[in-house]
Amino acid sequence: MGLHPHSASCRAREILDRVGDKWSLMVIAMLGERTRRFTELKRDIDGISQRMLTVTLRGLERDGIVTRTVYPVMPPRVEYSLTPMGATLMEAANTFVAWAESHIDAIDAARAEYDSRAAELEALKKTS
Amino acid sequence: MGLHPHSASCRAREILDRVGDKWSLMVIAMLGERTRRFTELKRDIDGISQRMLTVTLRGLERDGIVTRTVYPVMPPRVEYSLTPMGATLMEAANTFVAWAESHIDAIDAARAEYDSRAAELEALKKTS
DNA sequence: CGGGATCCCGTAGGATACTG
DNA sequence: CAGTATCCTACGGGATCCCG
Repeated sequence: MGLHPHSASCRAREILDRVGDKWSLMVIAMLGERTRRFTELKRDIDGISQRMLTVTLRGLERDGIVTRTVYPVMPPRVEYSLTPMGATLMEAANTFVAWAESHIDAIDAARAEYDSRAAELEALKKTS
Repeated sequence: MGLHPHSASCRAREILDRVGDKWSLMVIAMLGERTRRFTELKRDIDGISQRMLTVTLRGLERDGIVTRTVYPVMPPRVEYSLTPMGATLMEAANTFVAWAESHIDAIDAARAEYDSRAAELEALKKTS
């Protein structure tokens, strides 16, 4: 199985759409360490808004990746954690993150070279 | 290494932003099979526009994931293929795709249960 | 054939205010 | 504390036309 064109895109894309958005992986990473409360996540995930944290958590909960536990007290206390499936997703994501970390330098280099080459071509156009 | 919150998101997110968009993985999958020409990709990737194919290929080329080879003939002939780094990226992506394929049923089930439960709660509100 | 240049729209997602 | 409800904008991405 794997990334052959017609299975890869069709269903796997849905999953990528869920987990590949701006915040999901970050939330999963935080919950991979330990169970956390809403405000705790909001504080520790730099730049996320209440709205997006809620939306992200709801989506992950709906897909069975995180659990939401409400304690009926005042003030409210809600805890989030990874499901077993969520934990396996995190491991799968780790493979990708590892790839990214070990190739980030090569990518930066490729970008720099591409950009300088593009700038060169731009300079040539003015000469002609 | 891996998906711990503060290394994972910061740089790995950039990579995810490149490869997690609507078309990149699909293009990589196609080029993973073999070298292809622009029009060939456009024909085989269902629903992609010229513009997005161009934009996607440029981005992947810039990051050193695909190579672009121009043959100076009329009519023009341009071939795209994966770089060695692109090939390793495809393998890393395969891990994720494999996860998605083996959990898609569980996710569908989780969604169905979540939705029916939500509908139930909705019904209760009308009673009260 | 393989694009570049424009125009245009839907939506992801930020800011802010309110609530049980 | 843990959300929900609105409003609003930036931008991803489609459609279309043109060009070497």
